[in-house]
Amino acid sequence: MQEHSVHVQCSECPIRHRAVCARCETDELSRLEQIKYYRSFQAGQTIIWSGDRMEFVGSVVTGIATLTQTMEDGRRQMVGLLLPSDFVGRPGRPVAAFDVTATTDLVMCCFRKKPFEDMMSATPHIAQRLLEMTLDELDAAREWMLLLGRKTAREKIASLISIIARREASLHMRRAKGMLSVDLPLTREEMADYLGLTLETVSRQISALKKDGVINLEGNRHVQIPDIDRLLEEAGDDSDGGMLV
Amino acid sequence: MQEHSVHVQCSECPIRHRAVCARCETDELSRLEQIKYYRSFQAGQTIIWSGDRMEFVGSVVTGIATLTQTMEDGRRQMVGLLLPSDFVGRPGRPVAAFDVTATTDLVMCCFRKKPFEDMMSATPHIAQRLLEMTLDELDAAREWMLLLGRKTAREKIASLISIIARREASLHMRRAKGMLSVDLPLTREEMADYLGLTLETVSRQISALKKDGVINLEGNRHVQIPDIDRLLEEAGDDSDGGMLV
DNA sequence: GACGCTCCTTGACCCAGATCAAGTTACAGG
DNA sequence: CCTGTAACTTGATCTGGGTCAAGGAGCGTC
Repeated sequence: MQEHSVHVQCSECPIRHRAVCARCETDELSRLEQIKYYRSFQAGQTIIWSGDRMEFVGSVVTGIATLTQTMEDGRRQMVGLLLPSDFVGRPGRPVAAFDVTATTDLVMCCFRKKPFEDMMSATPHIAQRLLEMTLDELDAAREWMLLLGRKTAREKIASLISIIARREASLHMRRAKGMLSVDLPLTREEMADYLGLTLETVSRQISALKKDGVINLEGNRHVQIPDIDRLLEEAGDDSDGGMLV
Repeated sequence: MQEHSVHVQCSECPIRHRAVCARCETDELSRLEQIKYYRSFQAGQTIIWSGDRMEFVGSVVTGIATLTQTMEDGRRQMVGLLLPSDFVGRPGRPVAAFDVTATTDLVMCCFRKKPFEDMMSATPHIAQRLLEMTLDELDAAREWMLLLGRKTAREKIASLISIIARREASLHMRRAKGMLSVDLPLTREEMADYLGLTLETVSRQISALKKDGVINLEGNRHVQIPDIDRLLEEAGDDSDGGMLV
């Protein structure tokens, strides 16, 4: 269960996405093919409300979704960012624990929960693969706890940008004239909700990082990173390890 | 895989602890018995350092352990609190992601990693049970992210006390003259590290909650809760749901 | 090209919680 | 019983980031 690929190529998905261990092969894949279907969501649309019955699991194919919690008085905290290939849903859980919202137009590849769970019982590798993915998410959540509890606003912004850069880089290595560049997929307010800040502070810290030459801005959303090590240093991460997300 | 008990009774453990699905019964249990062993740790002793090779998994039998991260400049954030019955370790991961420290004298029931993983492969229910537990931990971590990112110091303290009360209550329902009472298993500094505060702020907020009659203090560590609903209200939790940990 | 959006920036001021600095318990060991 | 030390409390002051407020920039629509 170690080094083989963990991505499956859906017959229709434009990208490979990880949902099932690839070693379990054709038989399993064909069964998955039979029960899968696609759903599209518009930017801003809520996919599931916290507490709602959730009758499917799936993974993001294109677009960005977020996991958020809201207190009665409106304070919001984003607790997860779902990029293409990320899995959504909790096998064995009837209801959703958090709001899931599409922040861009979004396509998901879904499996009805019951058949997926049946297949999970029949195919041990799936549970093991899901366990592995859930452990990754747990590590990421715990890294985020350090950020939320102990980092300064500037470090939080630098961390967010470097994490998005890392995720983007792993998908489609993109460099312009030797400079790493990233599109921020979130508004300032969404970044604030992710980082436990206000949107004004996010804006101010981004301006400060720009003034100090740590990043370049091209429009509001497009960031160039002249020196990734400098950015990581600003993020306060020890060495270059950690920070999975 | 749904409603059956998920606790196993070790032959020596004073309490039942959850590590394996009980439905998988005698055969599996006896195999587990063969590979399990016990380890004791003194209060303050570090069980594993982040990045260390980790050659066992296990669960807490008695005592309290914590999961923490530290930045180079010494800022610390606790990312998990391990009470009796909690599982430690990541099947499939060679190294520990966080420091694990015994905050009280501690006994753990351990399994060497290799045989445990072998058994996991051979017994599908184990992976499913671990997945379930990991999903619980992930939900708890995400609840904690809301606390760290958005709650006030007073709400954080109230949340921590109510969570510890809930955990204690589920183990050994303890009430003195109709009043719920809890021992805080952590120093003020450890609470601060858990809540993303300083120890001074923790102390001040505990004093404030006492002055306002939300809690009573008997010594430094023993807390009485005259009105659990009042406490939950102070914690800012919607209704009485959520907050697993 | 002017309107009406939503998103973003910047300034002025304020306050919750951090920091610095004394004390005060609580309790273990001699 | 005294003494030392770790844990805790409380006060005084400072400050990072929140709050309130006023624009600006980009962009789709008529």
